[in-house]
Amino acid sequence: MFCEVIDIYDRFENLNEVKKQAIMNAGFKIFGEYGYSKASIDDIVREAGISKGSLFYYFGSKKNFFLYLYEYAAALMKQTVNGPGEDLRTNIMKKTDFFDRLDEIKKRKMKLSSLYPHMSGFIKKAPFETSGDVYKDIQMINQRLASEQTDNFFENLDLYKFKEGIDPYMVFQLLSWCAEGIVNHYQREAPADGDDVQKEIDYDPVLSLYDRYSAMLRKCFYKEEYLDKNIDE
Amino acid sequence: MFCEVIDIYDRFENLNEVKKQAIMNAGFKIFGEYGYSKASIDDIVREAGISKGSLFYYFGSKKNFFLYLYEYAAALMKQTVNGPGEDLRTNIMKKTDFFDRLDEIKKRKMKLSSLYPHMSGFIKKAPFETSGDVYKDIQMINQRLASEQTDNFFENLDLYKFKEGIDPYMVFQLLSWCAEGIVNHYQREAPADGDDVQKEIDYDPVLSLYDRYSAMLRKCFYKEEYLDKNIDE
DNA sequence: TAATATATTGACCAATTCGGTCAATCATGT
DNA sequence: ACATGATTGACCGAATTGGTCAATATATTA
Repeated sequence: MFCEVIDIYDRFENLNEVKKQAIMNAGFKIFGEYGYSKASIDDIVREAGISKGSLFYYFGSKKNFFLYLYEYAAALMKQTVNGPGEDLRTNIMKKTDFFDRLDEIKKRKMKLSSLYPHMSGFIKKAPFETSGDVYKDIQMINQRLASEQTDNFFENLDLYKFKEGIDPYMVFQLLSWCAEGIVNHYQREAPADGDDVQKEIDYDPVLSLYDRYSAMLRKCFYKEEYLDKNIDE
Repeated sequence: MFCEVIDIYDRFENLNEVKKQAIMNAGFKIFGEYGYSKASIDDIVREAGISKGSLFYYFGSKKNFFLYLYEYAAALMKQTVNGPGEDLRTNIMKKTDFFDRLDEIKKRKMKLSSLYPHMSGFIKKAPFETSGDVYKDIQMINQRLASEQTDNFFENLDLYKFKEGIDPYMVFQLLSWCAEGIVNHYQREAPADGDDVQKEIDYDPVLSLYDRYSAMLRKCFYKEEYLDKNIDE
């Protein structure tokens, strides 16, 4: 029961993946850059390379499209952190080393932002959208998302490895800002969308740069006796 | 000669400081949030608490106002980094300790962003403005600013204090992201503009939080022998 | 106080842009 | 040839745009 209620957006979801991603990325980009009220459908369809009629054919209204993107991004974000990793066995909460666990999360998020380059910008703004058109809906979604929130990062972590006087939460913050800064940096590098080929940022340099920062902090913040980990540089 | 050419904006500059700041902050906020083309004059004057006629009386056009803000912000930013400090004797380039010099710069910038909370967001976006209306002007200003650029941070710095294998440039980046993150965090805290009192963020907690991060990094990245500095926590 | 000059306002303007519609076309499989 | 659904972009009324200006409020000078 109540199963087919979800699929109001069949028309969109039956499209091929490249087209879907192009449309969603266009939405993430324009909504993320200008916010709901200032983002125009014309901008979005131009960016996505489709006609205005199509977008309304898929979603019916600007509001529906925005909310669809928000739900989608939130779900994908949650799954990225909580779900299994690439080899389907990596459960993040099984890792009890601070850096191992944090690196895994950051890397997953960074990979995600290579597939949807403007999604992180979108989900950072969307929850605070004030436009009367979507305000209440956003709040309801936020409430549901908050209630679904389960495990926190610091649960069951080997914090004794840190030197005296090092606050793990500060290290957590530092590496969060770091990951964000790196992604932003590489996204500015990527020039205008050439021709038709999706100019994807290859995230290898992104990940390895993050690794350098993470390794630097681990080396200096951990007690000597816990530095037996492989150092590949 | 050519002296009074500058003062086209007498009408604005003769206003009292509070009003000027309110108007500029409104511009920084709206332009910074939406970009030139999507920022509307109506939004700005509503935010500033003045009438639309006044703004055109001061600046003549949207374009003029935008460019005025950009020039002002760039000049203020430059002066903040290069100029003397609060006690008029602190020349940044005289400090040869990495953290001393960096902390001084970051603190100055953080204080500035308590006076103009949305200026940093504005100057981050403005140089890349693509709107045809202001594109060429922005580029010209950028060119001039680049040519005026003089001293770089790493000149004449005691980098030997760092432990082997620590890249000072990475530390520089890390603390830049850190300062930015802290300011962003405290700016979200500040709620809607209550009544008429300018809700200024008191930057003491901001600065002291930055200090904690800076101190943590210094303690772990410097060789033991250079840690004789006072540790106030 | 009266007179002059300047500051400030918001209703108003033409032009553009907005979200949304829809008849017409295209694509595909039968 | 036919039918079905996908796609388009010209088009709509409504809202918003940057900018104007006659009217009013305030400050300055006499």
